[in-house]
Amino acid sequence: MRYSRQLKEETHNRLLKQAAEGFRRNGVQGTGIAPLMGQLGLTHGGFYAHFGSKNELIAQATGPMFEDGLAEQMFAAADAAPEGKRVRTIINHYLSPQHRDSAEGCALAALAGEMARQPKPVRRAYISAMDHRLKRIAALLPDEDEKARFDRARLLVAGMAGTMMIAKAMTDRDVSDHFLEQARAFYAAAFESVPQRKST
Amino acid sequence: MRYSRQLKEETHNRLLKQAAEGFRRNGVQGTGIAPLMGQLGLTHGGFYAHFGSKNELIAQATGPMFEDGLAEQMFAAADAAPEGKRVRTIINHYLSPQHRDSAEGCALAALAGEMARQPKPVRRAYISAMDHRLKRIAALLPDEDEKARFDRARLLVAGMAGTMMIAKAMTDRDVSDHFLEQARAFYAAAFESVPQRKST
DNA sequence: TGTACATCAGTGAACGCGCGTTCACTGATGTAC
DNA sequence: TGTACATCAGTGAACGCGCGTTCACTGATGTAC
Repeated sequence: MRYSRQLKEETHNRLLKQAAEGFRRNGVQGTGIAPLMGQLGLTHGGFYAHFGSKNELIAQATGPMFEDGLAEQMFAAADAAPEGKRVRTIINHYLSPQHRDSAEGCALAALAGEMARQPKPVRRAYISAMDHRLKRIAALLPDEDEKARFDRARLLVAGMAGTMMIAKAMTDRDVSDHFLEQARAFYAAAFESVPQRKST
Repeated sequence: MRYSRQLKEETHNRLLKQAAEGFRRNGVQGTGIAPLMGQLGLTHGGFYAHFGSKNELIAQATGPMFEDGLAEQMFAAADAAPEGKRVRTIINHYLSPQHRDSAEGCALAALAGEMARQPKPVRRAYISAMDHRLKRIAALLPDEDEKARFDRARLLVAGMAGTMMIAKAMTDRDVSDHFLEQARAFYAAAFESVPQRKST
């Protein structure tokens, strides 16, 4: 039967949100369309009223992928922190044991590896969503001009994502905790202050 | 028919090597047993004469995963470099556009994300193989004691792996090149010298 | 050294399963009159 | 405002395909005599 326009839009958005969660939790390849529709109480056939293909879903879900509860908490904490402590707040939240222990993880730590093997449109959407997220982090960095802040934010986030993936892969909790602690100290030292400019 | 002992061992090793390459190229989930056996000129049924399951193969292939041509080149170049330039040689090789453009990539950049979702025995083998690799890199670092060198090597490698994954995901070649260049400068500055000790 | 027989690496059909996608269909909603 | 009809979100069976794993089998190799 036909459903109201509003309901379709709602379904579409629920689909994007549920897909983003599934991708972060089980990877892109590990998230099937039938189970995904099932989670919304729908059957798989209806999927194609919303997306032309799974790839289209992936590309559209990249935005929601970067938006989750933990990230919002992190930004809220950073905004509430005094100016000199904001970078450290981001680092301490991101490289926390809680983040490591969450089944989802952030879109970078969960999916960056898989993204290298995705078709270009998917990768384009993913990088674009990441850039959007980077701008928020860049605003918290001490560097003088906007371009430099963005570039520094990207270095920081890329390094932290790799660190988190390895912390998640570790089987020994103590080793992983210790590793995260060292990483927090390292990234804080490297990004809390403006780097000295290189003489050419 | 039955084959000689020596042939079985050869087949076993070829299987491990081919699997390691497949995993790096297409991910663990993206590497099937039938195609893998096919690449050795064998049929899929024979697989279970060598491994009890795919998971057993993954665990056993973690060693070979970290050994590839590019890595050997990198270490050879580092060993040939003067003492003060060794860290930089590692960084410049790892974070090079060539590494980014290679379809395989290193075991960290290709598989760290997926590893977080693997069963414990697989993760244990993976981390153990990584640690083995880290020891070689640790030997090139300037820190005074062995433990500190190992920990620093792990921070460096984790950061570079995340950086490489994101460089591989990027669709704009110039942006990716620029990003890698900045990362090389950042990691060289951070790891070429002994970090100043924190006062407690 | 020669013979008889057990072993077992590799074959290829078959297992159940989940995947992404297609398609004829249903029936309430939206629209034209 | 009321009626007739087109639209289309969602259903559920079916498509071909690849997955990991099992299994009866073949026949050269290894071993016991």
